[in-house]
Amino acid sequence: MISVGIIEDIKDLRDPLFEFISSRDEFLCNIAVESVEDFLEEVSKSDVPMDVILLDIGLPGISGLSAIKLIKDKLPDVSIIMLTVFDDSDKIFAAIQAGAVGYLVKNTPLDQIKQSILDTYNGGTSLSPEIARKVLEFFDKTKRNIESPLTEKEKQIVAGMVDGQSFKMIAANLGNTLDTIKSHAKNIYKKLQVNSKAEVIAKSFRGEI
Amino acid sequence: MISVGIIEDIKDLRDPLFEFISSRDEFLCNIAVESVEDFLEEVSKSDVPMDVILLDIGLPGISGLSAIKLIKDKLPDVSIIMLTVFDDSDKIFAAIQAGAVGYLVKNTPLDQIKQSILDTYNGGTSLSPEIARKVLEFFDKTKRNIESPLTEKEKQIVAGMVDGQSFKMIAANLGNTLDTIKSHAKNIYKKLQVNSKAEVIAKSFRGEI
DNA sequence: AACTGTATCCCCCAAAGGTGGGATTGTGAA
DNA sequence: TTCACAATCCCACCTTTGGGGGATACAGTT
Repeated sequence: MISVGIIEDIKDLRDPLFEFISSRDEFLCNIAVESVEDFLEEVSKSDVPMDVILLDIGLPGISGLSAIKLIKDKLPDVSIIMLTVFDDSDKIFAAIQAGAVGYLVKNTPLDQIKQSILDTYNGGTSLSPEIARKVLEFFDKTKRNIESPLTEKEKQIVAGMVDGQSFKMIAANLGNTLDTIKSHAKNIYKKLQVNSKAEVIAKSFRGEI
Repeated sequence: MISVGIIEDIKDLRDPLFEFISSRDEFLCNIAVESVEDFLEEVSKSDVPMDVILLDIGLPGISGLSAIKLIKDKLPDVSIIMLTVFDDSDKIFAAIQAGAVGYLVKNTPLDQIKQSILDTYNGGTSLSPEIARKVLEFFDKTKRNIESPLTEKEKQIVAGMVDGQSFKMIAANLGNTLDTIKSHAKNIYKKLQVNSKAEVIAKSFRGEI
């Protein structure tokens, strides 16, 4: 019997999933909650077994992405399958890196969801060709030049950010004024479509720059 | 037009493949040889284009496995698909690590081979669930769990930081005031011996938390 | 009972970061 | 030759962070 957990904020998706999984002899759905917070609370107070978790990638509050670490911290042996609305390969790849082992688009037929849970429980995983390729490219050090929209100068500044340096320090290291670095930072944010240093650092570590 | 190369020692497999690929408008089979040695010689003397290579994993002489490095050395941008007789996951995983992006069992229908070449050329890849899982386990940081000095609450706040959220957003998501989050952040910084959000994010991505 | 740590909040202030302009110079492509 | 863009700086304004206090409450340890 495979213990399955569901974390999905939309009731209209969560309930049918719960019904379906509960109705099957091979599955047991111990937990079906709307947030990561609720999930962590549930597993904390009662010592429920947990084999596979279906986790919405785009939850409000603690996002599904950051939840992976939190969950695996508590349940290191659980297999996490992400639920996504669209086939957002960047987010899915980030989830894979964080420790998820698969993903399902939300309108997947119930029968195939069943199969995915079984596959996952039996040590397999199902990835789309694009995601799998991204994962493989991560391995292939020979071809790690993802063409970045950033200029050399901008890359140097990003490197400083990733180092944990303040703009003042970066300016000093590169021999520029603070305003120059701030100006470059503005351009970097625009190019990467973010609006904080923190997001740039995160993107960089995910290999998205 | 996709340039395809074939390296396969068994004539009865190589010739039909060559026929099939040559007969298709979208493909061009420049090279169909029986050994890695022959292949390297061919590409050295003439400057043929090469997009995708079908490479037998169990060749006599230079094995397909060790050939991957040699080929990628000469043609860094080529995509290599391994041809195998059996579904030998250890060998395939080794090939993936060496830089191959996919594999095909030799009795695969020609039509599916066509599709795999197209997928591969378009930046995809097709892996079996077992292989994919093996690859994922290779970089699951959560499995090597470093004991963190942080409390549950603090970890949640770190997760928010890594998500690129401001303290204000984290406070809203966790149902606290801004000051509470700031207070926790101070403690986190003290424990981790850092003094900025940026450093916490970097540490987290390095798996140091 | 005293102590330690966690979680929750409050205040203040200074430093750092983000946003909106604007200016100049140079380079290389249309 | 325009035009775009990179790199350099400047100013002003506002928000966010970081550090320094402190308070209360509750848990578990010694």
